[in-house]
Amino acid sequence: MSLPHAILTALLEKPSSGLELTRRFDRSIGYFWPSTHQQIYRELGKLEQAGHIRVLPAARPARGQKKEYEVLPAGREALREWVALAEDPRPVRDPLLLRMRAAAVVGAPGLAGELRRHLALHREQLAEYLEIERRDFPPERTADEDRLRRLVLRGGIDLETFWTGWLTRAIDELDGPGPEGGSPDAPTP
Amino acid sequence: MSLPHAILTALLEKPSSGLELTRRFDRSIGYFWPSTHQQIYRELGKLEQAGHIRVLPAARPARGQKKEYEVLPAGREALREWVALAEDPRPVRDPLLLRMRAAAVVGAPGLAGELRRHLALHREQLAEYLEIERRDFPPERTADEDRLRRLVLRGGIDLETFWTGWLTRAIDELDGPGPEGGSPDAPTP
DNA sequence: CACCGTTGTGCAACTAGTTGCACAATGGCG
DNA sequence: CGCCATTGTGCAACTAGTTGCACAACGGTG
Repeated sequence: MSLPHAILTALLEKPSSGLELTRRFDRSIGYFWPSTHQQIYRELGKLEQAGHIRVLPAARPARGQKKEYEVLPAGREALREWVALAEDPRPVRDPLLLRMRAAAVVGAPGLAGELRRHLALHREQLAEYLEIERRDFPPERTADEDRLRRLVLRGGIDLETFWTGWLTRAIDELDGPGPEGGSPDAPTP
Repeated sequence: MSLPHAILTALLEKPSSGLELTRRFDRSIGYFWPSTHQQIYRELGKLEQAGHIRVLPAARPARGQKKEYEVLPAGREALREWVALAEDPRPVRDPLLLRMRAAAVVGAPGLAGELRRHLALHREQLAEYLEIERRDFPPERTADEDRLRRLVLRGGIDLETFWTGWLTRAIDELDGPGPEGGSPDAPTP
């Protein structure tokens, strides 16, 4: 039940059309709740149906024609209620860790390479977050409502820092001592 | 496409029935790929259909009667192929970060409490992982095939360490300086 | 003007995970 | 013996996310 609330948040920050929303997702909310345009359009329909948002009167409704949405009081209220809810962290679900577990059983040629590839990706993401921090949250100003947004960004940064750290250590250990990849099926000759 | 491979891995470690598998998931593979018994039974059916696993002859097939599965060579091969695949990390999808973002817009009464609740949960999980490390991976022995399993566990530990660290700092900042919760709708009087 | 790339909206089918429930076999207990 | 908790298997319906595609409007270019 997160996507509709992600959309409400984005629309409250700025009324937008479906495509604008999609683009903005790609470089803000989408970092921790990614979504395709198809999904967004579908959800916009449902939100309008539910009376949580409406099309801005300025825009005329025609296929292939821009439709700007804005949040209605009911939508704001729904979002507020959702924020107040207690919700447990969703369980981790990570294929890479799973594959390492499988590699322990059936052998792991090339696993170190895959880890390096992931490391590069996470480093990239980390750099992107740091750039955003530099640009949007310079050390001096700590405007009050920005504090939460800043914390969220910090979360992203810390998360990528965890990954780069762990991957680095894992790679070190894998192609450092002993047989490469730890494969029981292909021990070092 | 991860669940079937998670199951193959578990079955290679030890042939099991559906329910045994479910239980073992809860305290090993399930930490990073949780799954319900319904899902597991369904997947076991598909894997058998595909010729990747089979029912051990010892067990007789009757409703309400235990069925032990073992992995066939084809299944082992399929798992090996999957391990060798390159697969990008799946995008983060975290409702808590999303809610903080929403809180920046509609106000956040009680958010700090929710963060504390999450902190407690993550501390618990961390303790569980550390206990497993203490029990299964004492510092001296580093048996070769265990290296990967140990790294995976390390991943879990580091991940929970990230969460507890970030949450602690977030809580500090939230109810430390300035108005509580950073709510724009309910500024401190 | 005809073509084509871009912007914009959207449907349909599929995949994977969740929730709720049904029901058979077994073994212990009153 | 009849009841019931436990172990064990499984179906059905639902929810959310993914993939593939269709098609309208607009603006520029040959």
